This record gives sequence, C-alpha cells and structure tokens, in this order.
Amino acid sequence: MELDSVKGNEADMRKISPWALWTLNFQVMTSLMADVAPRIRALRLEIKEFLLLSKLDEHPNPADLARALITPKPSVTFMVKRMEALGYLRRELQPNDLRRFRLTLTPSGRTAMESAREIFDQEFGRRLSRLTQAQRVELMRIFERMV
Amino acid sequence: MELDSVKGNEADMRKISPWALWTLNFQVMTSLMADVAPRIRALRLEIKEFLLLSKLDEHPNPADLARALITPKPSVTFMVKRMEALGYLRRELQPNDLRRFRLTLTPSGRTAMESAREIFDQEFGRRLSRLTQAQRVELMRIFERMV
DNA sequence: CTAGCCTGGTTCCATCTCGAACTAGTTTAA
DNA sequence: TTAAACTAGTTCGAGATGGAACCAGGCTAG
Repeated sequence: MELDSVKGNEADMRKISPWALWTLNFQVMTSLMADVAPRIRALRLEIKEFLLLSKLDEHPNPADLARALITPKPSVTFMVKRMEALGYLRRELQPNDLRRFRLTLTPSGRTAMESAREIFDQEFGRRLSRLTQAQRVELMRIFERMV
Repeated sequence: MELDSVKGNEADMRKISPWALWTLNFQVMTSLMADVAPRIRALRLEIKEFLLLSKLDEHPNPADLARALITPKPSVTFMVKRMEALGYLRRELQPNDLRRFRLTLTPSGRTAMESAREIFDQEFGRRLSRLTQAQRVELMRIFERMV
C-alpha cells in the first residue's frame, strides 16, 4: 500500500506529445536567449561567438569548431576573425599541419567568456530555481540521455 | 528495503550547474534542428516560418506574432510576405482596426504546417523514446514550470 | 473637435549568413 | 615519386536579418 502510493503515483498517464514538449522547450530557450542577449552583447559578444569561445579549449581549430557547433565553416571563419580583432583569441599556424590554425583564448578572451558563462548561469539558474533539486537532477539525467 | 530502494534512490547529490544543463539542452535542440531542417525545407518552409504558421490561429496578426515568437517586426513582415506569396496564408484588413491585418492559414498552408509538425513529432519523438514514460511526464511538468 | 501619444505595419539599409566554389596542404595508393 | 582524393580554411555573393526611422490609424485628455 505504502509501496503502491510511492511507486504508483505516476498516475499521470496523459499521452505526451513530442511536439508539445519541443514547443515548450523552444519557448524556454528563446525567452532565455532574449533576456541574456543584451547582457552578453555588453561584453562585445554575440551568443554564438560566446559559444565558440566556450568550446575553444576543447576544439582548438576552426573546422573542429564548425562541427562541434553545427555551424557552417564560413560563419566560423567570420566569427574567428571578429574574435581575433577584439583580442579575444590568438591564431597560430600549427607547425605539423600547415592547413590548420590552432586557436587559443587570450586572457581577456577567457575573462569575457567566463563572464558570459556567469550570465547564463544566473539567468538559467533563476528559472531552474522553480524546480525541486530532484527535478534538476532528473533533468540532467534526461538531457544526458538525449544528447 | 523495497521501499527504500524506491524512494531512497535519489542519492545523486551532485550539484547541478545551470550552465552545464543549458549547454546540454542547447546541444539537443541544435542537433535536432539540423536533422529536421532539410525535411522542413522540402515543404518550402524555414523553421521560423513554420513556427509562425503554427502560431497563426492563436495570434492572427503580425504584431501579435512578433511578440509571441520574440522576433523583430520587420522579420515578421518579411516572413508573412513569403508565406502569402507561397499561398500558405491570406491577409485581410481587419475592418474594426484599419492598422491591422488578420492573417489566416489557407488549406495548403495548414497542410504544410501539419506536415512540418509531424516531422518534429517524429524526430523529437525518436529522441524521447530513449526515456521512460515517467521521465517524459516529468519533463513536461518541468517545462511547464519553467516557461 | 484636436493635439499628443500609442500601436500596427512597412521601408531602408548596414550588417550578417552561409552555400558554392576555390586554394593550399596532407594522406593514400600505386 | 606522383596522381587522386581528401581536408582546412577562405572568398564571393545572393539572400536574410533586424534596428531605426517612418507613416498610417486609433485612443485619450483637455
């Protein structure tokens, strides 16, 4: 009985429509982006550019970044150019493969990137705070399984 | 014991970083979009345009749509123009307020919109199928709380 | 009324985006 | 070797994007 009430309380047997779920998620993401964008822009970054910086350690050359971000190569070229002009990253030929550039964050690039990350942390954190800790943990599990 | 193993298994006390969660979610969304986009394009729609059509019943004039989609007004103007040219929607002046246009889906517009929705349903459904039913229900609850 | 303000929608244009085609360097196979 | 195939990164240009300024039409207060 006790047991039943614990494990049986998933009485919510409504059929979940993927489309409905996707829509909700999309809405959450877009409104978050809208809130966050101006603050990121104050760091002289577009959201995409920030994401690029945040993946730079892990994916240090453009082609690699393009794949990781699912973004066309020309767009990456363009963003890298801007980031370099801003002094947020450095570009050096990779001696063992002269087609490649190895990109590295400059200190100011790293600072900007970390501030931007903090903004996301805050703003998404605000929304997550409406959930229970158990729900947050579950959400993490769910996303890990879906990636 | 049984009971414990049921309700006590939230031993996962790791601290959840909003940024980590956001990143995962973003990745899920982007890769989904990338998978879905070509199939949507085959219906002569961009994803944004499809979203516009899908909100048309609920938000029948451009300014309203711009707010609902968190999209600049000129972009809406532009999309509406394309959708009208494709014969997916009709635009008529609203007699009681001559500034406004009332937009309505044409039958072919509705068909296209519904096919697109089905594509999302399938593709997101494929990912959701990796979850348990309980997780899907929980996910819905979570998003509802976060919107 | 009518002046001032607000809202819906459009136009303009500087800027960004990204597919296609290219150059250059590397790897593979013969 | 060397030709063919492949990969990294760039350039080009048609097309999309979106902020600013605009022109209605509608609402409000005096």
